[in-house]
Amino acid sequence: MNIQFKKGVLEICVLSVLAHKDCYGYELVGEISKRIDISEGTIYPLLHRLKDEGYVTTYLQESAGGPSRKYYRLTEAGRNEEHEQKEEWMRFAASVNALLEGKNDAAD
Amino acid sequence: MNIQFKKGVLEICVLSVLAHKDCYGYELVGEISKRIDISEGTIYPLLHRLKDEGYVTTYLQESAGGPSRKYYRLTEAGRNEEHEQKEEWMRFAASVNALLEGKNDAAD
DNA sequence: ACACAGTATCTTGCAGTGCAAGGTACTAAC
DNA sequence: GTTAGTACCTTGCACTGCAAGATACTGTGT
Repeated sequence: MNIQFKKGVLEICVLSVLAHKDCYGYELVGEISKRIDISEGTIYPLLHRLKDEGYVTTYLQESAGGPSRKYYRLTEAGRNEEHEQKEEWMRFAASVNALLEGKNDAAD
Repeated sequence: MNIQFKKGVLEICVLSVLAHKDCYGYELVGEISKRIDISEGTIYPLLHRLKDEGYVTTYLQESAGGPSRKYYRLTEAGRNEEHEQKEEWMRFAASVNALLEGKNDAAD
């Protein structure tokens, strides 16, 4: 898969998954990997960015067969950001599709 | 507009416009800017990459009111690449949309 | 006891790409 | 001769995904 396509899109993907349920990092990789190839080295720095920006909070929870899990939960700011980025993605994807289909008129 | 969204997408946008007609760089900026904000500092290095990779050839043509224009024309390899990248984009966009809509089953 | 696989977190350094900023040069208009 | 528009190009920065590796806990097999 084209790596470049993912740039910036993974952030809204993570926000979107977290909008449905709290997740820990390892789980997020699994969820998103169903659709888009992604590695752990990408998710963890991204989650730390989101925390620094105030879009998520974290809490620890013990796990049955392994080390403790750090869950990530969207904040109010995170939900707003999720909403805005989702709309921006939709607009962007529509623009690209229009270009690829050769529609010259920017009106539609 | 989110800069990161554009990564890798501009290449297929350029290929797609060139698939419809030959263009010179300055013209491409205008065509694509109707849909997606883009600057000259992005287009020229990208066009040189495409030429290095053998996806386009160039020819000069005089202009009425200004310097000569360097037109870019897709090669056969360029047309194949355009086709493949277009399909990859479609698949990718569908995957992202499915993720954002919270569809958990990777089957669709 | 020991090795190994699976789970789970994290960091470092590299690579690709868009862009701001700047430079060059031609023509036309004022 | 100065400005605006067209047209080309380069340099260095910023952002982000990823490979690779480090750490550590649990359970299974030998």
